[in-house]
Formats: sequence, C-alpha cells, structure tokens
Amino acid sequence: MKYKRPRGTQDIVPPAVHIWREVEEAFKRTFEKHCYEQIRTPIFESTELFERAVGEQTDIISKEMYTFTDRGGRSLTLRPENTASVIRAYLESGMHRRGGIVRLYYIGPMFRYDRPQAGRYRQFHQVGLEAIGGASPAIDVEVIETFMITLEELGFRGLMLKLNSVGCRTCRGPYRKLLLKALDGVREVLCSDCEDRAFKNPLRVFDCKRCEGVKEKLPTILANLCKDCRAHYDAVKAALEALGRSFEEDPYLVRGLDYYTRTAFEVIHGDLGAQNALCGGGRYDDLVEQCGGPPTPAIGYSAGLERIISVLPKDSPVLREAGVPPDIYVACVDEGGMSRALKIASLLRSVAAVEADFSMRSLKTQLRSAEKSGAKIAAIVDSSSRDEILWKNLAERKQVGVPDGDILDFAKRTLAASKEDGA
RNA sequence: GUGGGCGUAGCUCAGCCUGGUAGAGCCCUGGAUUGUGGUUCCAGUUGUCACGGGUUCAAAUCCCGUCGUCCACCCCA
Repeated sequence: MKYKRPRGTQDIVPPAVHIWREVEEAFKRTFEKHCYEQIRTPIFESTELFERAVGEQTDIISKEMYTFTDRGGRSLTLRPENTASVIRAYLESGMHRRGGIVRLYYIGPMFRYDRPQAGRYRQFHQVGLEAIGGASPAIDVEVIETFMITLEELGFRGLMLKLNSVGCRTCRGPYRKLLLKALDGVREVLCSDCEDRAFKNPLRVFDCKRCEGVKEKLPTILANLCKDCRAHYDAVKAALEALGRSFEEDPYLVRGLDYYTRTAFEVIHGDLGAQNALCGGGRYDDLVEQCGGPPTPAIGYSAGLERIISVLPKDSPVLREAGVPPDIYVACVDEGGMSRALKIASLLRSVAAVEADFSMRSLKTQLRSAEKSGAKIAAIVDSSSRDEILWKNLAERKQVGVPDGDILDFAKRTLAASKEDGA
C-alpha cells in the first residue's frame, strides 16, 4: 500500500459512519430542543488566539499544536479546541450586541499533536456548546443536562458526573498564596513534574497521579471559595439535586485550560482506560473580556465523539442503525442490457432507492448480492427479452414479467403494498 | 518526548521458541441447476511474511535500525 493515513487519524467508513451520524443527530436534537444554534468556525485560526485564550503554560499550547506558516508569513494553527474560536466569532460577528444569552453548539474535528493512545487521536471529533452571557447557576445546570440527557438517549446509564468549583479572580489570589505556602512545605515529596507545576500552574498538582498522598495535605480551592463563588456553587448543586441528577463532588478536579472559572465538571466512564473523560467543561467568565469583548460570563463543554462511540452500551439504539438498504436491486444479465438497465434504474429512483449491479457476474451471484443488500425487489434486465423485465420479490421468491412501459406504475404499487405489510 | 507489546491473504489468526522456499477459517469467484438467491457439495484466486540492513549454505523464524499500530507515562475529548 503506497499511502497510509497520517498517524493518529482515522477513516470512518461504513458501517461505522452510520453510528457516527446517529450519535451526532442525537446531540443536535437535544441542543436544538434547548434552543442552541449551530456555529461553524474555521478549522485554523491565528496561532495567537489559542495562545492567549487557552493559556501559554498549558500542554495544549506548549507542545500539542499543529502550527504552520502560510504563504503570507502568518502563523496559523489547526484548532486544538473550539471555545476560543467560538468566542472570537461571537465578538467578530457582533453577537454580543444581541442581548440575553447566546446559545451556540458545534461539532467537528480538532487537532492535537499527542502520542496516540486508547481514546486519544491527533485528529479527533468534538461536539460541544457554549452559553454566552448567562451568569445564573441555572445555566450551568442546563448546560450539564444537555450532555447527560443525550447520553441517556444513547443508552448510557449510571454515568459519573464530577463537579468542582475553581473559583474566580477574587478568590484565586488569596488561595494561590495559601497553596504555594503549603506546596513549599511538601516540596521534598513532590514528584519532579509537580515541582515544575508548583511554579507554572499550582492548581494542576491536583491532577497528578503520582502525588496521591500529598493532596490531602494541600488546601483545596473548594474550601477557600469567596462568598459569591460559594453561593454559585451551592446553587448549582442544589439545582442538580432538585432535578434528581446525581454527581460526585471532586475538589481535586481541575481542568487543563487556563480560562476556566467557578464551575468545572467532567463525565467519566470506566471502560475508557487512562483517557476516561467523555466530556469536560466549565465556566469561563473572564474569557470574553480577555478576547477584547465586554465583561461577559459564559459556560460550555466539549465531548469526545470517538470516546463516546467506543463505549456505547451494547443495547444502544444507535447500534441498530446499519444504513438504509436499497428498495430495488437491478441485476443486469448481459452486456446488451446495460444501457436499458441504466435507464430503468434511473427511472425507478424517482420512487425508490436503487442499487444497480453492472458486474456481469452470473445471475446466481447477482441474486445472492441482492439478497445480502437487503433489497425487497430484484429487477432482472436481460437483453433477450427486449421489452420487459423480471420483477422478483426476494422474500416471496416469486417473479413476474413487467413491460418496460409499466415499470414505474408497477413499482409504485408494489412498494406501497410492501410498506403496508411491513408496517 | 519516555517505556513496553504487536506487525504473516481483503478480515480473524496459526507458524517464530528449536531457521529448510507460507497455512487455516471467513470472505470472494466459478460450477453442481446450458444464466434464478437461504443450506449443502466440488473447484479456484488470494501474500514484496511492515520496510531496510546484518548473521547463515539457507531467514516469516535469530540480531540491529526505521516506520506503523496498540497500551501506559505525560496530558486531555
């Protein structure tokens, strides 16, 4: 094989692509029921947008970007996530002047130069949404619910929702000092990575899998929230409880992107291996302002389609969708009937899905293929019977001759009849 | 970027340890029915054994390197 797909990418081929489409549709249905509208932003953006929005210290920016220089000398980057682009587009198209909450969703490929692993790809696909301009804890819950509801519709049960608050500008400052002090006290027992983190992004020490014993000795942001953040967090919890939505409070849940404030959440799944997050998100109340807009609170999340699809429950309704079989399979027996078969297939397509076989294989083989395709009818075209075709009902194993001129009417009648039988 | 497993037919894999010119099942094609499908039976096609180098009379098999893939670290969807 001369060419292979680039490392960390995937071809989504039938029949898997049908599952993908069903999952995407499920999300779209939920989003649109909640009055979120789709937004499509460019696959690449100026590198600076990501650096500024996502945070220069993050791994995504410091080592995982697909960055290139275009012919005009501009530094561009394949989007590693979509929130920055959405906020850029929100401001650039003047949506911030609409007033009220702007609800947007997206779906599409993202790119990160990581080493591929279970549930991790260089080109991967996310669905996500952003609710921009809403400060109420109720919006947080609305956003979380769109994900939980959709996954339940896909057949998931008993998902683990993890919840935390990472505070805001007011509480982060004092907390940071507190944390740094505590980190200083445990410096000797920190792993080498965490020694670095302690400087660059102290909160991320909580993410470390090796420093398990250390965490208990450190103050959590959750225990040091300012009054407003505390009230917001408590209100989110109360609203989730009122909806009967179970969750687990995780004071160690911190997220890898710098722009998060207050509510942070993740939904994890046990069968995913090390990359166990199906979805991650939270509030980013300062990002719009940081990007040059007016102060605007916002919240969003993104979910990994590969990961969701890889752990779909066995009884998921979408696993039943294997594509639409043809209604009619046109079998062409000899070269002489070819152009007539083409014409008949084309005619039939005005009322049905038609698969045409021009392989000139034996009729036996063509009928075998017809049956395998799931078609109800095989239309056999043979140049020796010049003005009629054989119309074979594959389930009943019966066939009749139909004059060319009557084919369309005949097709309409039999297909309508078989639909009634089927229903 | 670091570590480990794996790479043989379109697919799933055996063979590798103990070197001797490559196998099974599925799929596919033709036939048994001088064009009519589920099953069965008969016959047939499947390959630069990932790539490059080395050892050897001889390498799918042993050794080294490269690439790919999977898993883990890191990080995240």
